[in-house]
Amino acid sequence: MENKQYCYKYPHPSVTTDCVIFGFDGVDLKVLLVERGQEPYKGRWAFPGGFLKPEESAEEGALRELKEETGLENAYIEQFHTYSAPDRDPRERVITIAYLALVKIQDVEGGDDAADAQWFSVKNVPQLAFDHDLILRDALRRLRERIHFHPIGYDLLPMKFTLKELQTLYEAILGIRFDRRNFAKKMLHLDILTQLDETVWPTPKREANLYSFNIDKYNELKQRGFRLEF
Amino acid sequence: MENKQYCYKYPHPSVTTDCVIFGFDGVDLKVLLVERGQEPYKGRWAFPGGFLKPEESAEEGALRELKEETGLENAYIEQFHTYSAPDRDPRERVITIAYLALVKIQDVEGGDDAADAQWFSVKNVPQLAFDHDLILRDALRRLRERIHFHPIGYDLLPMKFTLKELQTLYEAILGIRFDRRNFAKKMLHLDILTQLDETVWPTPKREANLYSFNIDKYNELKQRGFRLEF
DNA sequence: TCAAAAGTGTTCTCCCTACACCCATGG
DNA sequence: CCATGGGTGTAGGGAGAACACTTTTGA
Repeated sequence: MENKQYCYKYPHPSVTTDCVIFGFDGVDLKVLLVERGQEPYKGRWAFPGGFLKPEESAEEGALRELKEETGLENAYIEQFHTYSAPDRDPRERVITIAYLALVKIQDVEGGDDAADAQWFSVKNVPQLAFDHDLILRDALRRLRERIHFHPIGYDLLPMKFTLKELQTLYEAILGIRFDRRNFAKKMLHLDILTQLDETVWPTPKREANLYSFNIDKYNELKQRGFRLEF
Repeated sequence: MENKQYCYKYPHPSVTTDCVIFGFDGVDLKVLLVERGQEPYKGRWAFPGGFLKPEESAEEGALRELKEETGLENAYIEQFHTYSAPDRDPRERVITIAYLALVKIQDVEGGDDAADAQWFSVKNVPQLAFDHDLILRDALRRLRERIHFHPIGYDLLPMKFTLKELQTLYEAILGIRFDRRNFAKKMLHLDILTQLDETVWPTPKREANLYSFNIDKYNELKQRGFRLEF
């Protein structure tokens, strides 16, 4: 049997999905990269991704990639751009549909058996393979735009968290600092947080209230959108 | 020579670009559709689009489609989503990279020699071919989101226009009504409009000032973005 | 003289911002 | 008793929303 059995009248590009997977470790916004084991760009880091299967949509492909790399099935993903420069892959024409994913990093680290995968702080990402430097910039821009209209945090934080953790997440994503008191006021006015009875001792100095998201209000706001000034 | 000469080891999808072309006639937001001349969906209306050529990027393909359909070369285009459901085209697997374009409708009508193309008010679009109903909804949502962060109008309005025309454009896109005085204040404060010496008589009642965009400030704002509350 | 369209100004309110004070703990 | 971190309150400013008055013309 012929090795190349799928034939077309006109040239068809390969189509892949790539996943820019973001996580938050309590301090930095992180992104999951895999090291390429073969040419081209052998040894360089890149986003997890792969060819789209004939029977799956791009979103299903992205979810499949995400599961293969992190073991997670229910993470938030969002398509943000499709990259189609004819020479973006030196081997053949490859078009990639890029997704960003938000995951709870602590849910990944346990089941992470992909030895070649590693979390990098977004402030300290090496030069990437292909056009993935561009893809990362676009993913970050999309994430930062998103934060102005939609609540964020549910997909990136543990179930219970302190206001300080939430603020640190916002600061890590936007790269700016907020006034502690004004940030708390703003978040509490959004009415998507539930103050728990529990507390923790993030430092030995003083205990801090724990919060969780009021998921109904959270999703309502996520649907309807809102406007957040920063 | 073999009819199907491009062969691959794995199945490759076809990739197309579709253009959701928006225009404004002074009253309604319009979208340009073409009537399909063949099956599938013969007789239904659809967005202009076509196969991506091997040597062009998706953006180049979208610009090519736009030029073929409208004659325009310098319109604003923006990629907004890629549609990849495996069965979205009954013939074979087709992935489409969708763009929205903003054009000055009066620049098109002269050179529009595509007899099968027609402008439809977005309030009155027939059922479309393929998944183009979904694509239109997404394009409109993107356009409405965009308006909150970036100035709009330069690509859709004539060079000279009245404040009322600008307001009607915003109202047509967002589907809501504004207070005339507050809208004018807001726009003038953005500092992207230049009041011309000319006036027109849009109605026999009273003359109205003409404005044009201060394109430097306009592009600066377009680059930097801003936040517009509505 | 009245209706319609366009230009301009004022007030009120809310939210964002900047900033200060209190409390509890470990050293 | 003091430094550190966390919780809460207050005064000022700016921008949006609601709203009214004036001018000009044709009927």
